[in-house]
Amino acid sequence: MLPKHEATYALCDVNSFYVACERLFRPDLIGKPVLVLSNNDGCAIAMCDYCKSIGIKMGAPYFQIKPLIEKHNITWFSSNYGLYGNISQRFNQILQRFTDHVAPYSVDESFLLFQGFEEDLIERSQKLRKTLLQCLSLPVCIGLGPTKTLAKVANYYAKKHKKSSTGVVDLRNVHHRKWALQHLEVEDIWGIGRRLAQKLRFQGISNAWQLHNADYKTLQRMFSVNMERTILELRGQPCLELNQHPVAKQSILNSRSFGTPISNKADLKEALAYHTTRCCEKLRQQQSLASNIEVHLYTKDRQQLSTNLSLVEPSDDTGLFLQAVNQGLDNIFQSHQTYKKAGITLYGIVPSNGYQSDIFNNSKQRPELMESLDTINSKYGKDTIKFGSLGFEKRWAMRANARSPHYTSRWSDIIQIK
DNA sequence: TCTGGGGTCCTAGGACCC
DNA sequence: TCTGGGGTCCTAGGACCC
Repeated sequence: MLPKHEATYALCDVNSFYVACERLFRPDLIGKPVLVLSNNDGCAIAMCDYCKSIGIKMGAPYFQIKPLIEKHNITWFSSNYGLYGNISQRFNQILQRFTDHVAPYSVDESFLLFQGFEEDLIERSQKLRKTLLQCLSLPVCIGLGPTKTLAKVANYYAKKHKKSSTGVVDLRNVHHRKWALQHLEVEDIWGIGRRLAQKLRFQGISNAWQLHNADYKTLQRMFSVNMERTILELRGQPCLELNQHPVAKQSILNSRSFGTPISNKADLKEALAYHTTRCCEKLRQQQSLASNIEVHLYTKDRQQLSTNLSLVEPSDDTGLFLQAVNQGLDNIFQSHQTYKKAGITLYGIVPSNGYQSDIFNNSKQRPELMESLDTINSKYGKDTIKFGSLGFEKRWAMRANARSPHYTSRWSDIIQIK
């Protein structure tokens, strides 16, 4: 019997999230095979169970699986991140009805902390599943445990045995936990990737129970403090906090492969202006300023060219960054090359409130202009107002041959009922 | 021909300082 | 001519996550 007010972590994870989002507005696809491709329609990143069952692997390139897609009459989509982000927000709003402590972890999963509830937590989790299914048609699995790592383990089993587990697995009980850890391969533990798993196996540790029993001080010296934390968490000792309030990012990156490789400098300039615009939007959204910007180009023969520029003082003004980027492009552009991808990273990030601007710095910051830009674009759609250097032709744009409409973020795409 | 994009954290090693 | 030890900061690279 557990003490009634013991804190319990839950990991709530949507099954095939992108597929669920696509089906939400296409009920005709419920029960039919659906697959979602990465940016540029490059490879498979989400699929329903049927697609998995016929042997399509996560990350498989489109051209390889095309015959299977056609043979099995699979409906496929280009990724529509605007839609997925929007559904993700609604998902978290519903989670907040069930506890005050919700920490989004990624677009399709969140950690919850249950503390002080009289109600049985398995029942509470089942109610949560039912609500998500009713309100958003999102099927989820939930794992319960005394630490985040154990909640992850529980979730792994809930997903693996969707039918018999009825979507919720509880690992608060130490006996259940022992069995679960004994049957979990070491690389299936959260935080242990391929490389670490290989090294652990070399040490004779091949399942989670063996890691649970290992000497954490020794492994901390051999690997890192993260390994020590993982071991303690497997033992039920919390080392990782909930992180309810997302902290400002320390670097902001935007990059894309081109639909077709380009060698024209003007096209590169446009693409970089686009990425700069997106980065600065994210920067302002988290109320930060950045002082450094890195421009990267990737050539067709996999060379990476990059250059790093500093502003006179931290800023969030898209115009100032655009000037720096143009100079950066001049520094690294090679006219004989063909490029397949370009990107921008901002760093040297500080909070915008309380930043003391240098009164002798005469570079023009225009906070009012940026604010108006953001307000108008959030109301009327991305790039309604934009800097001229973004251009109009987008010869560099990525492939997205089967993107679903922007059902939740574009007036013209709202579903009409006749 | 065609294989994504966006992050975090940790460690080792070099530069530099006292 | 000889030359210790401790500390900080920065960066690159590796590992992980989704």
